[in-house]
Amino acid sequence: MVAVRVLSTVNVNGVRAASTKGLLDWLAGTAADVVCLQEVRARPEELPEAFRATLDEHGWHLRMAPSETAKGRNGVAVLSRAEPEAVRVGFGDPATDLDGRYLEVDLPGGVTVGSLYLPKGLAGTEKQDAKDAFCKTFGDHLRTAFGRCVATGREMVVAGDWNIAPTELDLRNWRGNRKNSGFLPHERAWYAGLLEHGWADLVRDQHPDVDGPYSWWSYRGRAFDNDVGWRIDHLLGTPGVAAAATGAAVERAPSHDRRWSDHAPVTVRLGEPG
Amino acid sequence: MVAVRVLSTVNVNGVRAASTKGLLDWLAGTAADVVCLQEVRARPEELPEAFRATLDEHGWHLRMAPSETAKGRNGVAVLSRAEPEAVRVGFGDPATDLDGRYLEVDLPGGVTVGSLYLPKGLAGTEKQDAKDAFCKTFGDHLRTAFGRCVATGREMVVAGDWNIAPTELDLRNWRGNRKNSGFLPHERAWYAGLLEHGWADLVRDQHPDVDGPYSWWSYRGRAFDNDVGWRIDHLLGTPGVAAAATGAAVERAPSHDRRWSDHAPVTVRLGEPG
DNA sequence: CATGCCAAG
DNA sequence: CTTGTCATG
Repeated sequence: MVAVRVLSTVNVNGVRAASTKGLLDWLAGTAADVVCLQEVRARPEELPEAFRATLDEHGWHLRMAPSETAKGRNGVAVLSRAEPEAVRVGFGDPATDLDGRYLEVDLPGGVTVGSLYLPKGLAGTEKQDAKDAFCKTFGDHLRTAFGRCVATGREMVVAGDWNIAPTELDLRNWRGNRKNSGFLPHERAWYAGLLEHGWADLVRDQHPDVDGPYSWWSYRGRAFDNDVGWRIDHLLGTPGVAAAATGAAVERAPSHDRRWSDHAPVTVRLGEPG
Repeated sequence: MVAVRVLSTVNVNGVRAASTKGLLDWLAGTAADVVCLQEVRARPEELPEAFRATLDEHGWHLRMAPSETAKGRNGVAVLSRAEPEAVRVGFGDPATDLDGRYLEVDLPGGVTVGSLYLPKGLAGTEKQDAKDAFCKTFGDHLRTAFGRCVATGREMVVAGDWNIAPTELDLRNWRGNRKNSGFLPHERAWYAGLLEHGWADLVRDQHPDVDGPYSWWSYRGRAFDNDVGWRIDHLLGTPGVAAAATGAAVERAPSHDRRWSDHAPVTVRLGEPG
């Protein structure tokens, strides 16, 4: 039994733009108790008034970690119905803690939720090196956190845009992407290592042996219409969370068939419906 | 008698944006024989397909002088029902000829039309120096051209965004703008000198002793709704043109009450209506 | 093909 | 406040 029933994660690709296109309707209508946001791309004082109003009206608490290093970039947040008991920005990595890529909140009932925006890479460049370095230190954090959860009986979910498609099931054209960042062998191995360590991929566990469900489609071409997507938005959970999971879904067109981001919300249910 | 009957000028503030907002409807509906455009902000190959289609459908010839020095900036053009007999980019000033600020076409029937986008200044800065320098050399060109028209019997109209409000009648808050570029004493003196030389302000001649009609309103605040505008878009004509002028108007909301630029089209009629 | 930044208007 | 650029995704 976990104190949170429904968790969602979505990369909004700019909360200001998304708020004009349907994010607010989605926030008003979702049954989630916790929503992790990525690519907020705004400081607290830059949030649209209508966004703040929607949060107030629907009883959301907002905690955010904007980028302090590049304005209008990155930025993660956690919305929760319950007020967080503790908030941590970053994961103790001086190289990335101020980049708006990770935020962790402790919620009432012994659940910790992390919102992650893992760097995008470009194979063979310094950007890939930075992504790999992030994975290394973040992997250390995840292992430490996992051990602490096991020791204390706490449960934890790390949700966000991982920028990694873990297997051939997780992107439409895997053959053509074997040399592209997001599907590089060492990236998949890193992700697989997390699962071997005990973390559960809550969406894949609910949908084994099927293509997708994808959560990101390029804005270019007709990628969305043709469902040429990638499953790169993941919720990883501790064993207690995994045991409680009873459903997972991607909302391809989240708000009255309108798209308001190049990513779609990914939602996991814990416990029985109702 | 002049071979052109209706001339318009309008600063479109980006032909790509304007084409999505109502410029095309206006072009399809206008009775003008010649339209001078400023701030086209596109190279020929960047023109929207729908813009080109509208020109084709309604029998417009297009001649343009994009900026070769800063992409996405400036750019003037002339649309004419008749095919131009000659086209000249710039006015023989190496400092500005490639900036997309002046284009001159000779039309059948002995009429020359110039489309002008005079630089915007900022009082007390190098930008003002550049504007003043442009005025000096452009003034020389206008005097030379005027003399040639007188000598040959040719008529001429120079239409565009002059970025100068000539008198206290030509902007809403003239007292507060005496130290601002566009209403500086030496700019007004320069403009007055053109009229003394024989050029006619075709719009002011049709509407003497009244405030406005303004042709530009800032996008900031509620300038348009409150008609806090400037008359900075002018058509200057040779005496034969001035004698033929029978009407002038600014189309505040040019296309079904929609605005598609911060400037409005300014139109002059030569000869009797019909 | 979107985002927000920026310089420019 | 809006344009088009640019770097980024």
